[in-house]
Amino acid sequence: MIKGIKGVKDLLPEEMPRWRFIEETARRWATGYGFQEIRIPIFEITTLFARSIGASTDIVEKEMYTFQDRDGTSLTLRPEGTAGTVRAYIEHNRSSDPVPQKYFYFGPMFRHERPQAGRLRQFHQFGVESFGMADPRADVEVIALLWRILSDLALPGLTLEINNLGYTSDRDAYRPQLIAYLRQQDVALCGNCRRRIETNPLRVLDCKVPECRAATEPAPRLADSLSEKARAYFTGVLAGLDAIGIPYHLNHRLVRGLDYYCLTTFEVTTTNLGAQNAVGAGGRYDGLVETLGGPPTPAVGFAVGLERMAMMLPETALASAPGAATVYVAGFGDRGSAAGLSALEELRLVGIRAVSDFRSMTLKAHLRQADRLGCRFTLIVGDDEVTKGFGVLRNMETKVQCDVALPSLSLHVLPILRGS
RNA sequence: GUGGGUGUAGCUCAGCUGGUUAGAGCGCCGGAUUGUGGAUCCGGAGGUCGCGGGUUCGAAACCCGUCACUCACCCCA
Repeated sequence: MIKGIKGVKDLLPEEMPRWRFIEETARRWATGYGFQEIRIPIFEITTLFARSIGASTDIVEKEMYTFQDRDGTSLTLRPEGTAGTVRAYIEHNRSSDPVPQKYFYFGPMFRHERPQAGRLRQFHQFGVESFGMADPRADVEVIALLWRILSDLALPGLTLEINNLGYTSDRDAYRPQLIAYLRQQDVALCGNCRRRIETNPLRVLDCKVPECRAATEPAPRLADSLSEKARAYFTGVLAGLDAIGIPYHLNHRLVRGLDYYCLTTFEVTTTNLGAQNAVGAGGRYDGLVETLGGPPTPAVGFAVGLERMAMMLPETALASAPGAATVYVAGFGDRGSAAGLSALEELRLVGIRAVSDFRSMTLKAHLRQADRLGCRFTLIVGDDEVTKGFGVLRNMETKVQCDVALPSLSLHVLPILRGS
């Protein structure tokens, strides 16, 4: 038996109502906030991701699905959506359009990690990117959108954490202080963090190992090294969140795994997801567009994991299941089967949802199917009905039956369906 | 990449210290009702016991290997 790839899941029909509900909620809110949908490729030139996400990040170092095109070009299945969106923004000269550009997207992302609860190799994200506004209100807008979507879905146990990473120059000033401190604490840190002192010292602050947390508690704080401008910006963001009633927690340890973030970073976590507690996250990335060859363009965005939202979505949040097929056509016997097929098509042509089970040879079997499928009506067409020229339309709930002329069938069925 | 757990029917799972034809519930198909569904009763189909090797008179069970799934570390959505 050929099986699916590890960490890649099928979404079966039973799960679709929940997914549709999530997607429609996200799309509705995003549209309401003035974002426009964009669809970009799921694979790109490898260097796009290496340059934007950061060469020394885990994603680029060991999690990308990279392969060679036939001409030898290195291509990669996208591990996240921002890089491609920025590429498209630059490539189509979007910056020359007058208004701020705000996009949202849905789609699969790919990371070669060991699967576990809430973590897959192909997973799906909804994300937004807001280009062109270096104003705290743009950050607030994006965070508000994220919070409103998650709240509207009634996802339980949510916390919004937020931090200020400052400008690149702020981090450059801070990094030597932190490294100096971490070197003193060397022995108290886990092996991973000891390595990170050189590669990515800020990440040490975000380590979950208790010993590392304790060791870094007295460490110099990035907040103390921030420039006045960065502080003022962050104050503006927090004031905006306060003004529109978005609850947040400051977390000075919050460091995101992608290199392009600056100033505002945020993450929404939950207590209901097992070990993977992040539902969505994002931040400001003012330098990225320029890094990828575009004009200097401030930008801010976020992404949420659809699987993680789906896992948390309470059953009660789901609207009632979409209506089942309304008319079951029970055609049986030599002539009845043939007439049934015609009747089925005729109903469908006028927009009536109609189904049948072609295996069923007896009326009893047909009615059982109709019942199981939750059909409200069954059209009975056996040989007798064909002879008379009238089918029997049975209301499955009331058991009331009436004859309907088989020629011009839909004309007779439609009023009965409307009247029920 | 590193650990732990689990693999028996379509699904959820029994199966004792190894013992002869491997079970249940649900689901599926059919019958009771030769053209009228849901309930009930009766019957039926469906299994290389994850795979390979070993121990044994005998293995679903014990041993070794392997694969898959899963949870966790790491990291992240």
